Amino acid sequence: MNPQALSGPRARRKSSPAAGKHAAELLPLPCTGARLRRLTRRMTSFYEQRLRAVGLKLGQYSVLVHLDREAQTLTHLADQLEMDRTTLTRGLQPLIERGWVTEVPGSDARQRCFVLTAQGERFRTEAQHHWRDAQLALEAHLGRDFTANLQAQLDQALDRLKPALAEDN
Amino acid sequence: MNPQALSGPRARRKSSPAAGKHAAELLPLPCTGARLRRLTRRMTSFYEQRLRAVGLKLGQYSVLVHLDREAQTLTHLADQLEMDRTTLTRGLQPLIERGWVTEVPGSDARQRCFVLTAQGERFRTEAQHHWRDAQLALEAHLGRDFTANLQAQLDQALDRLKPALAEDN
DNA sequence: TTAAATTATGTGCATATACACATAAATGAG
DNA sequence: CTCATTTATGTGTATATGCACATAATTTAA
Repeated sequence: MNPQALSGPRARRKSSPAAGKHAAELLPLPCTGARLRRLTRRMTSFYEQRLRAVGLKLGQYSVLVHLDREAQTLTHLADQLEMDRTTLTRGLQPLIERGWVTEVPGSDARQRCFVLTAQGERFRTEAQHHWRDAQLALEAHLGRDFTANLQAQLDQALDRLKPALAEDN
Repeated sequence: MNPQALSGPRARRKSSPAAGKHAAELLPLPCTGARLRRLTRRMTSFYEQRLRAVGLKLGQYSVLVHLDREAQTLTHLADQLEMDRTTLTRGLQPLIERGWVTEVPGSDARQRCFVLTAQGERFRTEAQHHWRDAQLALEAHLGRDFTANLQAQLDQALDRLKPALAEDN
């Protein structure tokens, strides 16, 4: 096994006689980022099993839910979704092609403004039913309280991680 | 705001007089998957700020740490990393091109077996220092206990989510 | 007003993710 | 041995992710 293997319980060097007394507090946990990514893969897969009925990826669903009949600029949407602007640029394409979203002119010629079409609005409602099934299935599977706790942890982590990126940039 | 907006506190319809008494337990939480993905984006960014010094993405680092001087097949590696086999196929390419990983012949002509090169081993050690800095910075930023708790939650979620996917497939 | 700075966006690139489909090698049944 | 099955893998396609760089429109400073 590798020293910093990412799975399994805490990897602890077998205590050598001369090992410093302060070692414990310096040893890092296993890679939090890797676990998070791993869980995200599984979780995404869980939702997408249910969203497949409406031909949506989870990311597309998220975008759809943030859209409206009110025009929103690309950057505004990206901020709401907290995703990279350029990711969203490309992510909107399939939604536009399928007729759920359309571009409308804005006051500022630089901006691209997007709205949900009437068809898109109907579709979003349908998609929400499937999302809801997925979410409830997840809560049933993990346990409602567990899920709520997990959410709370994720939210706290999001809170604490936001300033970090803003600060030292 | 959209009914199922993914951010902010629990969206609760303003209680209309005739609203059913059982509504509470049927309302799903906000989208757990979306939050997880959001946190993953930020967390990945956090690590990659530190890994940039060695030119690694977090995913590449994860792969590197699971490699060895002992040959491992693609599928075995994918299982260890719990990632899609085809994702790993492409993810190994840059590591091979940079001379950190090499393919060795296996007994079974179908298999592709991979090992860390000597150079790769040295590099992995260097990369681990940077990963360690990132991990400790994360723990310092989120709080050590908070991070440990988060890990525990993630691990539990991984545990509970694994059977689900195995079962109904 | 005009040039500089800012803002909103696009594009190229590299990677990550996973499904559907295709193929080759090994295995097992007969 | 031979054919069906299983196993290990690759490729095509679609999406997700974000950095670096480029451009156009707006705003601001002089």
